[in-house]
Amino acid sequence: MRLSRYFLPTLKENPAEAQIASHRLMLRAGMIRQGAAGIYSWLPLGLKVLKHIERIVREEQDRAGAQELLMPTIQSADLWVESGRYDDYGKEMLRIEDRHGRNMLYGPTNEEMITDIFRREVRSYRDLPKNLYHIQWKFRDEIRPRFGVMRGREFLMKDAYSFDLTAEDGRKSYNAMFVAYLRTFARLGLKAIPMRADTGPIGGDLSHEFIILADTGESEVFFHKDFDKIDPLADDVDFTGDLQPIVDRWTSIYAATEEMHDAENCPVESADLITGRGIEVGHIFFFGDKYSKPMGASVQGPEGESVNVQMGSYGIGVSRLVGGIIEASHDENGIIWPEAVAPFKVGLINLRAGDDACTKACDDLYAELEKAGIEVLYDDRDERAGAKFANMDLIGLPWQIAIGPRGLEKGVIELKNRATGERVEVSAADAIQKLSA
RNA sequence: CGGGGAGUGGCGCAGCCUGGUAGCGCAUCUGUUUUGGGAACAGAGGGUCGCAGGUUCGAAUCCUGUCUCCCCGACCA
Repeated sequence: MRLSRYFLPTLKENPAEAQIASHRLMLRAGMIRQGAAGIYSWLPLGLKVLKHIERIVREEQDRAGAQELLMPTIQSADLWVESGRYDDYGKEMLRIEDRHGRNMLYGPTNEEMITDIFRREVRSYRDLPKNLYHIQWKFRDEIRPRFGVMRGREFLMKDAYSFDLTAEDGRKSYNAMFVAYLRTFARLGLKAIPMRADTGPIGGDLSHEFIILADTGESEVFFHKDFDKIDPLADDVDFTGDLQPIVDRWTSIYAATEEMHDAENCPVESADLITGRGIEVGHIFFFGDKYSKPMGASVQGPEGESVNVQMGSYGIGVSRLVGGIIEASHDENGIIWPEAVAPFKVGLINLRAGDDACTKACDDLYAELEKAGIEVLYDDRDERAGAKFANMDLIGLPWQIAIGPRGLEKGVIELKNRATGERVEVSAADAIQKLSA
């Protein structure tokens, strides 16, 4: 993509309304613009990142055996009356009335709707287990939205729902999501730690929060240093096999949020305890028949008896992750994207747009990079070098290539790593080879 | 919802106390000189001063109401 044609409205100064790093940087890098409190438009650069995260989340859900569907954003109030949550949910739920006076709502979550879909179609235990998910916009009318997309009112969430005949089987479904989450966050370039969680309004007796570490995170977390020793991506996971050992390995290491941590009775020696800050990006629950019972979601068991299915639900804050990743990965100059989610892999800078030889060298390399399937943002604008460098640092592409007359005389271009700041002079061919690896 | 703060060209702000018809920096457009880490000079365009009432000869400025946004607290992917 040529920057001269791209819609990328970057800001040199910090907008007054943004306080935290991710919010400031997302506005400055031209990723989002605010529509109303907690509601944002996603501009091209921001949308690209959102889609990349979505893709990784989807791939890991599919790998773990979940199946994607898509439910609407607007729901009928009827189902919520049935589950008893229409009154319980309170003002956080955005209630709407249609032209016929029917009570509707903008879905804050989808337990009721998925349970309804399930109960209409599934009759036999032979159809179990099932795990259905979608990636859809939600709305929760937060009392106080803040921190940009980290706590917006409208947000993109992946929510999966598992259905099993027995609690024991439900535990297996839970484990599959547990492991899928570990893999997902690791692929996003994040260090995520599962922590036993309060089950909150969704209810149930088994629940974990997945917290990513970021210095600017909103809550304090405590965990054993042994988490550094395990890599979720080290082994290939067989999701059809027994995942309990993997789950046990992770849950046996101490980790607690501020609320759950008791400094007096902490089982970890202080030398081994790491204190950090974190952001919740995922939450999984097993809640048995909490919804299947009141809503009559049952199947016929092997003995011909009617059994309420055992359910779990599993959320990942997809849009929140965009902010979360930035919180975990930025410096004073801007964003530092992990390669897996970067909007472009490399930024190509023409240091002297008015120079024919320089422009030709840039155009050629741009064409070759595109041909090699490498996503490149080519700054072909007639701007000064300094402005281009600053802009590239701000939007945080993992690699930068700078081409100028000075280097061309020597037959070299400059390749810079955004994360380390390391700069090397290489030939154009070497740069392509390095970026293709 | 309780407490605090702010709405003035696209962005960041000054002006308000002490009313006299709006200014600075950045950005934008034109031209010239420049060109390897947010250039210089010259010129230009762009503002219902959040909105609605009121006071006044006259309101960005004073009064009343209202809307919106931000920050702190309780809640959440």
